[in-house]
Amino acid sequence: MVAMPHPTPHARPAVTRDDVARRAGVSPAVVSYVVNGGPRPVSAATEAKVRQAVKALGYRPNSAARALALGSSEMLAMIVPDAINPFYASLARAVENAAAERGFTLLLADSQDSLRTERRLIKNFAARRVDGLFLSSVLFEPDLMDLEQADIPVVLLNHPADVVLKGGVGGRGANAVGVDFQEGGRLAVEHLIGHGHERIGLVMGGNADSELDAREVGWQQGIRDAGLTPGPIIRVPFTRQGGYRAGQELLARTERPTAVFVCSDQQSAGLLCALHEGGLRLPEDMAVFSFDGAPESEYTWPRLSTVAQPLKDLAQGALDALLNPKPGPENNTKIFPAELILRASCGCH
Amino acid sequence: MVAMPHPTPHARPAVTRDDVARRAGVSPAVVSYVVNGGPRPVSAATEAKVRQAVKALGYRPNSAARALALGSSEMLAMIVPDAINPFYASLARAVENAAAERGFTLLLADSQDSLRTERRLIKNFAARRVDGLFLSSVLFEPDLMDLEQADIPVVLLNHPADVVLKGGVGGRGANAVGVDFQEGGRLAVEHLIGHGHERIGLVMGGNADSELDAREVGWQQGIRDAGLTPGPIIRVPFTRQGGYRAGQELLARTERPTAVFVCSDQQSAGLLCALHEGGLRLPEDMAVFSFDGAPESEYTWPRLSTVAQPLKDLAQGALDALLNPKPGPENNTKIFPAELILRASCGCH
DNA sequence: ATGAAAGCGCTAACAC
DNA sequence: GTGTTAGCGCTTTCAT
Repeated sequence: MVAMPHPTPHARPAVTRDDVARRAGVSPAVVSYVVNGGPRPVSAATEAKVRQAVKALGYRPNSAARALALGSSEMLAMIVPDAINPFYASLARAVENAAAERGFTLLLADSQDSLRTERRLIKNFAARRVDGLFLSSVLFEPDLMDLEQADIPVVLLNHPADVVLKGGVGGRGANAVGVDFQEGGRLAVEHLIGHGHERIGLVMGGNADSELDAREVGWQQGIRDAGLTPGPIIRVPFTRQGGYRAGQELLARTERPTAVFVCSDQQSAGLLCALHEGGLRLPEDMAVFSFDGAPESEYTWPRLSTVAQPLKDLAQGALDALLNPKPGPENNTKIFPAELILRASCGCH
Repeated sequence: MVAMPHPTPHARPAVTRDDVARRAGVSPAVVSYVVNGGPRPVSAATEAKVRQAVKALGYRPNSAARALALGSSEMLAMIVPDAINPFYASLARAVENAAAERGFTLLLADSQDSLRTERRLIKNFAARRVDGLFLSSVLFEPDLMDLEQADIPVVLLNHPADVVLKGGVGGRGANAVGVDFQEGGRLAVEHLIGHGHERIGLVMGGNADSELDAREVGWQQGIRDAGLTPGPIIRVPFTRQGGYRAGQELLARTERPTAVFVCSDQQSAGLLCALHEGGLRLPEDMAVFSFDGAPESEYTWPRLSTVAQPLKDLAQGALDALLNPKPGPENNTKIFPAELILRASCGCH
């Protein structure tokens, strides 16, 4: 059981709208009109008086009261599976900026790759009546019940499953915004093949029984298209730690691939470390193509070539999907193209 | 000017406490008593009826209403200067977990190293009547006016200036929690000296006119204590990019130090990249001691030796300082010791 | 153009 | 043990 917070009633009582009204010699309603710029017009003289009283008293509207009256908290929420991952942190920043432009405060939360935490956060946000939620879920089929009950719109952000992006999730089908993982994977592999590689491995997250990640499909497709046979697949968690283990496994193999496509920049960081420790020269002994385009990919050694996700587009698209949902049931998915960033780890430069 | 959000009144009206009361055949107050576990006792039979109604209707209390009645939002806020920096992301996670244990929701915001954004966020949080704020400010003297006016307690988290930590900020002196930057710097330098280095440079953030960072003081102290003369000081932003530039500067020098103390892991990442590109062998040609203990420091090449900040202690200490402030004016600062993590970049292993 | 007043959903003091 | 009710501070309709 969780201890309840100890509400500290504020000693110095806050300045309320009525105080302002009194001081300005007008009615409380007028103060609202001035502060909100509507819905009724106010004479210039009155407005000036009010503004002055506001400033003199240091009045700031109580947003709990506003939320209660309005039925809207003017807050959007976002849940990411790992806020320490610079990619998600960057994505969150992009979304926050987009939201701020529209006057919304973004509540950022970190499910820490835990289903239980994700559930707790969703319940919490539902209770707080956020106006919408961006969800990068841990799960292929996240539990959206609480949100549906509270009638809170959701946008699935960057969901790895192609299935979901194409179908929709939950009863009424959530909106989804993502990037074309499959094409991104394909392009990366195609590029590696262009460097002359014929045996290309894959470092992937999750484990075999979960649904197919589109990046894996793209990897396979790129290889098949070139008439080659797929290299080894190594499944490790989407962490630096996981990537490190993948690197060790790669080193231990007898028939080592000459290149790998790694499905996240974090894994790549760990992988590079392991490969260096194994004495490999990079990219000569092993070329690496990464995925995400997180800021950390720019200053690794060697610098990572990576499939960059267009964060701004993603953020704008997600906000748009949340605020102006398309009526049709099928139109609710947006997929943006990924873009290759060519640096040293693949053999360029 | 910022566009106002378009409040979307929810089509499906939410289930309220009165609905539950009606359904359970009790009074609204009793529903509160059950849901909140008080303040008045309720018979077991009634409680069962209420719980059932709650479940049947899918009732969740409206926290805006609760906040209004209570005068407390049960939210704490935290502002970090750069949420993409894994160190701050880790710190935020530690704080979030500590807050969740006590029943608070943490609102995490990212000032993106911008004074204007920091101000906007503070105003926003003040308006939302958060119950407290953790602030890792961009500034040496952050503007706490709005918070004082709203009577919201603040804890300065990890403020770089020793001055502030010792003195207190703002009118009534904010609480501050941090780690002993000076001693951390001294220990790092001492360790490098133990490896035989006699010419040790410093990569520091900010520029000369800002107040002295305690890490710099510690670096100097360590060098002086050993009877050596300080190596070059390079001032670049606290970013990977900045570290990269520092590395380039180091490469360009004629009398290059044999070791550097770098004041953040992010800078170290960039620095390593530049040094590799310059053809240096690490740590043989240049030893590096870093600062922060962020997760990224573990998988760089070579792995970074670093001064780790005790995140859990910091988080617990900050929460404690916020929730149970000490009465005295001088007791409001807590400083935790830093700890060395020895890996390869300093010459160990 | 301005004022009065009815909620928004909840908490908790007060009555029974 | 349970019901009644007066706010919490704001938005907005309706009257003036």
